[in-house]
Amino acid sequence: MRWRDLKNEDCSMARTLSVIGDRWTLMVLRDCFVGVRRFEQFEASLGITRHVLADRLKKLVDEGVLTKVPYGEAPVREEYRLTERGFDLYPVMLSIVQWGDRHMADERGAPIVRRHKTCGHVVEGRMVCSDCGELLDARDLTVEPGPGFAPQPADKKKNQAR
Amino acid sequence: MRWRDLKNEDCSMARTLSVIGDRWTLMVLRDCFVGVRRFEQFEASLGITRHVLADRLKKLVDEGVLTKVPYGEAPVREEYRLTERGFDLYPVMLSIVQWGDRHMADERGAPIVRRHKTCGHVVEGRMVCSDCGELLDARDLTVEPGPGFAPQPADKKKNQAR
DNA sequence: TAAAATGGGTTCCAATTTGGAACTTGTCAA
DNA sequence: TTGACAAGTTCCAAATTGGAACCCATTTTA
Repeated sequence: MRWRDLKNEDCSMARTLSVIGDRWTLMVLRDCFVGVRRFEQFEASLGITRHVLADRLKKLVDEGVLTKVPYGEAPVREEYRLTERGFDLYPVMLSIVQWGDRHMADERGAPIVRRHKTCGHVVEGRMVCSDCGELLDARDLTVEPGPGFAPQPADKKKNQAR
Repeated sequence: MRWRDLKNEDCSMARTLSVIGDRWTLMVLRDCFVGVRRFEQFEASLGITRHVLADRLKKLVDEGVLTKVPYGEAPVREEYRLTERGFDLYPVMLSIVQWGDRHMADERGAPIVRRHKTCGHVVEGRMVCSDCGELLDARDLTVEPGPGFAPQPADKKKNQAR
């Protein structure tokens, strides 16, 4: 199976990874969340090859995660901004960063911390249950088919290969 | 810059992606979280090439995300299990799946839903503030240097290239 | 007025990574 | 004694990435 066929799987993880699971894509999005918007800024910040950057930005625009917004006057240029769909990736970003803070930092601790304007404290994000509000533990969750569950039709696998 | 140099960046996102930001790695971990443990099961479930799978599993073991546990008697074989460090990736998995449920599902909805044993309901995970408990919004957070913040020494970039 | 800079790309080629399939190794069951 | 299993390796071709140079339409700068 080729990697890009992930988008056709009946799995939200696979489908999401077909959008953000590329080398560099999440790093581009990290930059977006700290305010980077222009091609050359991304290039300088990431040290990424220009044509790979162009490819990733285009893909994110195609997927509706970023939009191109015109700026400047005489030579009209365009910059990249998160859409609402892109903004919704924040929990993904935050949970990745927090894992790194906990497991990849040196003995001094996290290189960057986050302060919550609302309460004024340096905080972490916690995953809690939308119903009872308790801290979620993978061991307390069971999975079951949802409304979009599709028992594979006999010949579906073949069609996916397209 | 080459992609594997990400592990040397002073950024928890970059460091974490050097472990899980590979093509296929998060799909391998998805399988781990639903109980897949053996080489051939991963292969069948993912449709991934055997030597890429072997490479990813080895890397995850090297990074302490999975461990090899012996099983079986006469021909002793080994299976792969999540370590505590691996288990801590659950919020990452869940937030990725939830983005897919919201943005990549067809009109019918999520293919899979999760039920919280503790409260009995079909639930979602919500990112809330560890201090005040409010739902976290990226717009309400500011970043600042943390204890592990390192202002780049003049010649650091060169050394990183190693 | 000519030359250089700016921003956002493309194009080209070499080096790495994947994808696909076949081969290996140790042990047991038929 | 031949096959089957599980978990890998090895080999080669195809696709992706890294590095560097080139393009193009303005706008400064010399």
